[in-house]
Amino acid sequence: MVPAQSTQKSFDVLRTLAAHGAAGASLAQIAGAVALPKPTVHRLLAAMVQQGFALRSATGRRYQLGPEIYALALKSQSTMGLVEMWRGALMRVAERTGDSAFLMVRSGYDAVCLAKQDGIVSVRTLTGGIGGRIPLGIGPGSLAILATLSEDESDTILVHNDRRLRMLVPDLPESLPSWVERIRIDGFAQSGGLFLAEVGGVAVPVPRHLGAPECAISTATLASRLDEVRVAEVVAILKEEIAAVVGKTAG
Amino acid sequence: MVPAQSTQKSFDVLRTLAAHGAAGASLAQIAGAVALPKPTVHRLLAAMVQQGFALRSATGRRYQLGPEIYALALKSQSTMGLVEMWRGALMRVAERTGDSAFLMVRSGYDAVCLAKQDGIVSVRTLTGGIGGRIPLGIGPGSLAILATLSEDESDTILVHNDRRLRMLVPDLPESLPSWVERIRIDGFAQSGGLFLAEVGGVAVPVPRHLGAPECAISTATLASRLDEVRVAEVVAILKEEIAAVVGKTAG
DNA sequence: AATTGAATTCCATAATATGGAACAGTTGGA
DNA sequence: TCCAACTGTTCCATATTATGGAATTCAATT
Repeated sequence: MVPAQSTQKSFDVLRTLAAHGAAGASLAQIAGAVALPKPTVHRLLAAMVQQGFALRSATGRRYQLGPEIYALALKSQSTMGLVEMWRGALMRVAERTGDSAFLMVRSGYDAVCLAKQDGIVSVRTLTGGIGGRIPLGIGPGSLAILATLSEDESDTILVHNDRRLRMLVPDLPESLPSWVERIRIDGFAQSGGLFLAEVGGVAVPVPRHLGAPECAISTATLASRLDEVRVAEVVAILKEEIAAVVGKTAG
Repeated sequence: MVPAQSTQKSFDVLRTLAAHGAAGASLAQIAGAVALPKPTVHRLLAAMVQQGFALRSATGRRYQLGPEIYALALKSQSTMGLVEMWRGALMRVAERTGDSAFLMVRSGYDAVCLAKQDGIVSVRTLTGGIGGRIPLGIGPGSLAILATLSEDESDTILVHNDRRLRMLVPDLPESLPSWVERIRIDGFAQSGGLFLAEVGGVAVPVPRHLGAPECAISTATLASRLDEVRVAEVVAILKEEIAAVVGKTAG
């Protein structure tokens, strides 16, 4: 049994609002996105507007995220600390590799991009920049995060995400779990060119850290730049920069 | 009847987590703060952790805000835009008055501080800096926001907040509604020295703007600096800077 | 004025949340 | 090492809340 279902529904609505950004979304769009009947979503939105978690446009026909989310985030010191902690590493990675560097962190069943630093080249990625998200299971950062989890946990997540992943990538390989296992052994993940053919990237998981959410540092660049030799180079750089940050923190 | 009650409960829990910041809060503390039995809160927290809205410490005995909140906030373009829009005005107000300047915005039944710019003096305020909040009904910024609302709406809010306000200020005057009405006429609010005797401030409401949440610009300084003449000066500066921003936007 | 599509309200029903009580796990003191 | 006190966790019969199909209202478009 899934607990707190109505809570989950509100959270889904929030994510839908976030996905629609500045343009906002209509009641019908939101209801469609979260697969719930309109009256139900209407009720949830009413409560969310009242609480400041959602805003309605003057016409009343579009909803977007309300100020409460932002206000709470300002108090989210652990996450802001994480971003702060990795900013320098991202800058150095971008500098040294010339590619874009990302801080990816697990949030529920997704990986989200908390920070990004462009290098010389900037490519359109799966995740789509700061605040972007992708189900755990596809993309190098996302796979690297799975590799930081126990086998049990990552398998559970992959099962849970199966439907969503297949929506994004129809010909998803069956062997994702063993792929993740491979990453645990190798210590890095590499994009399989499954989704965007021209774009490639690598990621290195950040060693689990007391209480902090699971995260990874990843890069994205043109696939053509990423031959075997270069992958090894970039991975080495990532490992170096991660070690520097972890060492500094652990003291 | 209040709709979506369980949703509201999760939101209350989120706010409690935010209030406890980096130190986090225990299950018992949270349950106490939201006035719900432990099993109920436990269930909500479990769901929130799973979804990334909350984090548990390694020991499992402390909860804090999860990365999801931050990730959503990164997509909260309307609010980030608001902060962006007013940053310059805050800087000029702080510069010209020497006091601290605040962007306060309505979020549900509270006023929250989205941005702050210190002047020469920095005083401890009711709200407590960026991300801080206070129930609508006390403090100049908060009162100014009420004045942007219809009389009906502000009265409803005052009734709703009555208990919370009396907790903060035992000798709350009965005449708050007429006080708000006064602010509507005068075009500014002034701290009544109700709460922190040594601290004073003024606020000017921002004219209602299509779809944007209700907000106000306020200042805080030592009460001793705030005689009648000075209040008029500061109010004039606030009105000027607000007009400049509104003109630029509407223009 | 008529038509379409969206938003909103209603309310009997179904499903979920509730929370007291019992249990388990942890901490700190003797 | 054991015990006491406290915090967190699980259980489950009950009560409360959410649900969503259908009907209605509202707004925009032709």
